[in-house]
Amino acid sequence: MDRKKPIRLTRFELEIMHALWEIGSGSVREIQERLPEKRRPAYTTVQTIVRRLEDKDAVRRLKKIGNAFIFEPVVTRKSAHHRLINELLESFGGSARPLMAHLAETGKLSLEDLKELEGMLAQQAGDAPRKPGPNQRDHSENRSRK
Amino acid sequence: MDRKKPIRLTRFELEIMHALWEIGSGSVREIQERLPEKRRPAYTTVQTIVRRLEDKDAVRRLKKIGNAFIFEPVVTRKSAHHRLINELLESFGGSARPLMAHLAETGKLSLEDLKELEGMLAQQAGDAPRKPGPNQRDHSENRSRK
DNA sequence: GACAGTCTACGACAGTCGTAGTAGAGTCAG
DNA sequence: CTGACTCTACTACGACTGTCGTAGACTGTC
Repeated sequence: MDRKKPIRLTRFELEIMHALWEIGSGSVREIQERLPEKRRPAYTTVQTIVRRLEDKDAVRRLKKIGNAFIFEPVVTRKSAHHRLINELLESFGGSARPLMAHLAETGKLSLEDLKELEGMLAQQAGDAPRKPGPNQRDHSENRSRK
Repeated sequence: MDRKKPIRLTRFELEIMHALWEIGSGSVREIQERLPEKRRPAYTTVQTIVRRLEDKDAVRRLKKIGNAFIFEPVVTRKSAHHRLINELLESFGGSARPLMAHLAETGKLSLEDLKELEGMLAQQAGDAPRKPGPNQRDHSENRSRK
């Protein structure tokens, strides 16, 4: 079934997906109208991208209304983000540290954010009785091998 | 002077840069040999990428040894990473939260990491004595704004 | 100085991306 | 039914990417 598809979205495809994730499902027209007014591409451009997204199995036709197709995302926002983040991490050696440091430096990260994260981690440790050894963080890129 | 050049590196170019950052400077041959054995491209492929990096002003010829050029990075690892991260952040609305959440979920982030980050943030707050109200996170305009 | 080996300069090529135009099918108000 | 509109399907195209091959310049060694 459901083969391993390392669906890779380009920047623009991602923008289209964002629009679609936001509205849940919609026609090409609706998608286009959700794009920021500045830099809004021609209708047919959006159409082309949607078609390519279909080819990549990132969206699918849900139904037809009038003579227009209504599309819905197949890929979830979450999984798309995961892929992006993992690629980024790979880019600098799999460690999250430089990334975090950057966020902290540029003020994208507040103390509150950190507190909350800590909460999440603590909870996770509870949920997953996974015997967190003192230096346990290299269980990373296991599966997800394409 | 040094114009605003939003140097954009592709995935593979980035790999070359990583090799170069690691060795500081080196010839095409040396760069190629630093690439992971699996998936190591032909010499001329590396050469082509290096040439393109030159065109983009991401590397430059430092000197010549024998008949080979020695290249060195112009773009720093840090600035390249910053760019990548910023692009990623843009992709999901500029907020670091989803990113953090992902890292926490996938175990890429340890409590220790968080502690350390907190330390950094606290220190920063100290540098900028700005009465941290409960909702204060707009202290972004530190230097390093290009 | 002649050779073998190493590099560089250039060119090529197919695949992907962003961008969009055109032709023709489908739909809806009269 | 018919004309005006809207959509879809298809095609195009130039820039960018990953991948190399070839020709000729350079270098170091007998």
